[in-house]
Amino acid sequence: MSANASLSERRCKGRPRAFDRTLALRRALEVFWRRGYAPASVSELCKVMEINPPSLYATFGNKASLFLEAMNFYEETYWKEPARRFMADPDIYRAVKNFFNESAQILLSPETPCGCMVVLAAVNISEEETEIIEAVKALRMETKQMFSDRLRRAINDGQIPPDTDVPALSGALNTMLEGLSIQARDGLFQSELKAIAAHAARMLPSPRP
Amino acid sequence: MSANASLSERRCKGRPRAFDRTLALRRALEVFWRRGYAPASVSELCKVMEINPPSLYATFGNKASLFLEAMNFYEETYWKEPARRFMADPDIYRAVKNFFNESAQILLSPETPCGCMVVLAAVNISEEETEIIEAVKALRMETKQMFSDRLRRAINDGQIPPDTDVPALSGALNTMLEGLSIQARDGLFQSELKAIAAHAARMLPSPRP
DNA sequence: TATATTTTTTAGCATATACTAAAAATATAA
DNA sequence: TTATATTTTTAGTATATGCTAAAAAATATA
Repeated sequence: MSANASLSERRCKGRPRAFDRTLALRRALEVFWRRGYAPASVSELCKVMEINPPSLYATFGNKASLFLEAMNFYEETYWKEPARRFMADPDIYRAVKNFFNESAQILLSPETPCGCMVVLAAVNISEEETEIIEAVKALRMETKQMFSDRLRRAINDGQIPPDTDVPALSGALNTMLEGLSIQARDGLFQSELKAIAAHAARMLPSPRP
Repeated sequence: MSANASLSERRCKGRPRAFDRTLALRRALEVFWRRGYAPASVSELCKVMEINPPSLYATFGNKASLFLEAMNFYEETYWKEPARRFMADPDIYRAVKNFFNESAQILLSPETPCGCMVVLAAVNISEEETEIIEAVKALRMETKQMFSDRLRRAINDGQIPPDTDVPALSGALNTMLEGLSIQARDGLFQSELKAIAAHAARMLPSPRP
């Protein structure tokens, strides 16, 4: 139809794909984000992606692999940069404060005001979907590890006491971050969510004199 | 069969119920708690309750009303007393510390180590189930209100500054509490969960001199 | 033009789900 | 004993879900 070939996909033999793969993935992402994995039916996904089931399965494998690809897309698009800034900021207090403020913004972004996909989309999923369960859990653990790494550096930099309980504190920051997703789902305003998120930094040890 | 008549239900005409209503409700509660509302199929519920679908529907109405009744049972059984103690403790710091410690214990109780039913069971539910969505949300709001009420009393008692941002702080405590459910689902040990939960009290303003 | 290759469209399949009609079973009341 | 009321058992129904076979359509290459 139109010249929508992605750069990395050379035109080849056979009937050309009639839809933009990346755009379709982005639309699938929105459905999974808003509704969660299980309630996002293949039928609804197809409607939103404007393709038929056989195209979905030929292009993305199945519902589960489509979800996994959408989730990676989500991470890259929304969280990569905030996480990079968090690790780059030399001041731990400012880093935490800014990261949680940005997080509140993402969780209640106007297009998709529905919390974090990694936290919420695979809750109450069938126990058989082990691949998805493991994948979202791994991403959550990555975030916790990020907090942990950053706190250890803060200890090395003399910004927080060396006897800080890093596993507990990084776990607590992670708990706040994940809890914010539920608040977002419960319909808080972004101003309220930011005021709450600001309290995360209060769990850090008080600055050394 | 056996004398299992609940005290409040007088024996009447007709074939007597062959199962204990309260026991069946408790078993349904466990299924909803562990698996969530949607993945808990009527078929599985019936198996665990040891009854057939018609008995379930005659006794509890339908899946949704069974869930609502189970959730109220859950609240009464697990959270009523901790909440009462939280409100009764005259010291806000100790109240928060104890409440979050008890919460960690409930969320990872040996029988059902799967977070809070009110927080998790109705995530990713079909949007048509408005009654359930509203009910779980209302219960979450009640907890937040409890935090709010207790903090205002702490202000009146001169335990925390009068300019404390009560909505934000109660929201932050609520966020920690709800976030703990996700940690519980991710398989933390109770010792880890308690160490994390202890950080909630750090968000309170420092005690007045 | 003819052939090979890939995608799209159409029309479904098998399974699981929430729920129920109908009849058999078991109690009380007359 | 007979009639009435309630529950249980059996055997389903209608619908939605994830997924797919088969044929038609659209491109590149020989």
